[in-house]
Amino acid sequence: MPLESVDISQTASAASIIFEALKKAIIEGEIKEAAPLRQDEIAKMFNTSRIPVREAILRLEEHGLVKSQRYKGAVVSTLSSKEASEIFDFRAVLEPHVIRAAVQKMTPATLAKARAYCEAFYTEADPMKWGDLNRQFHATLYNASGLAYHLEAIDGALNRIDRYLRAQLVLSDGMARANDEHMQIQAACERRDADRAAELTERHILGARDSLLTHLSSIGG
Amino acid sequence: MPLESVDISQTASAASIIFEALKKAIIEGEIKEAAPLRQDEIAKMFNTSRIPVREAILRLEEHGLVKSQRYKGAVVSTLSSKEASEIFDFRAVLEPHVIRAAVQKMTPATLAKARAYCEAFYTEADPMKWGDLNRQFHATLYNASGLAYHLEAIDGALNRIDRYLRAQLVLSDGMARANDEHMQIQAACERRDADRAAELTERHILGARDSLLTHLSSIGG
DNA sequence: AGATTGAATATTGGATACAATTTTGCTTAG
DNA sequence: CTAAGCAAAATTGTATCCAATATTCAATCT
Repeated sequence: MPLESVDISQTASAASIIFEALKKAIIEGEIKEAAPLRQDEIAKMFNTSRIPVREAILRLEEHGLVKSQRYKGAVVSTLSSKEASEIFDFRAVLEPHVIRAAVQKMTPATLAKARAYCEAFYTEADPMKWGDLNRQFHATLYNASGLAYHLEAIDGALNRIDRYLRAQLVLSDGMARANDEHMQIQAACERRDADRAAELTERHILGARDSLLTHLSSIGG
Repeated sequence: MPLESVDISQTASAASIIFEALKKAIIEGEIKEAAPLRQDEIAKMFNTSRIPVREAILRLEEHGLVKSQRYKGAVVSTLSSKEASEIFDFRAVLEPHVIRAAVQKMTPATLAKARAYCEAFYTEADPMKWGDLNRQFHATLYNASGLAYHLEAIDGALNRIDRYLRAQLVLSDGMARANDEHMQIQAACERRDADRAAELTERHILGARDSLLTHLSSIGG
């Protein structure tokens, strides 16, 4: 009998571990905008030298999550409301295209998984988890497209505005409206109505953008 | 009298210099697909240690230009025709959107500069320069949009398929057709016909994609 | 001959040490 | 008391060295 082929997923490099940890912390806003990233400090947190820390920070910079100046170090990137708005527009161009391509390829398993995330989003009480469930719902549908490059671009865009998305969800009726729209998108996918799914997706994104922008300007952005 | 504000562009770090050099070499195909990047070898070329080389390679990896495995090193990313096709589609979604937004904002200077690139593209005899002139023509028009995030995404996509674009231009009538289409796009922008400019841009991209794909399949891709 | 093992070599990942530059904080002249 | 200037500390960028892993290749066995 053949031996169990144990998938020894070779332990990731220290640099990768630090990169993922910092990325998560920045995306979720645990490290605030404009906060400096001190190499020594981070190295001590992970019990490593500064070398892997530097590599992690470089990778973050290529993703636009931090901005660094020679001999001055890296700070978490800030995002003006204008820049955030442009990223919403970027998504509003790409995501309808992707879901249109995805609808024909969604399997029953895809739709079941998306429905599960949709319902989890609806029933989840903890606002901290809304952001993840929201992204997982959309990603499940988009993944069916098989458009890896598009998906990566969308993911990068979402990472840049993740904290704004979370903020938007907890606004007055942000969560309720998002949930309504999710259910409509899910329904359109289930009846294989690609045009409608694309239209709803575009409105979903542009609506979130407008809701966020009016809020930001009302509080003195 | 105020001192001449000499823009002391502080000398870039070694890592940045190496990054830019490798990026250019990979994009232009000087380093071929799947070729390994040996840290020691590159370090000697630039008379540095391996540290800045590693940082440069990491940045390349974040841009998808190389793929590296732990303890095995980095190789130049390969691109299947399917992946290349997806990137053309990605551009075909974004670029029409960007030029539509740009048309209203193009100044006479913008249009003059674009026209100059367009004509230079037409008159240039050296095929090695066609790729750059092509990109500069389009970039000049797109820049007027002010959509920095979109422009960056388009630039990244172009970098991934740059060598395929060059190959497509030197195909039978690739150059002639590209030139025709450029002149039409330029004309549409000058009469501020955003819809037409967007339509032409989409066709320009999808036409190049199809031309390339039929060529690749004909030579046994 | 072909496959297998194991040492030697090559290559990458990370730690430590040093150089270049910025930032801080004290001192002092006005 | 404030501003300028300089020394000290802090911080980043790079070089050198060691550790971990992969690759090569000769020796051996079937």
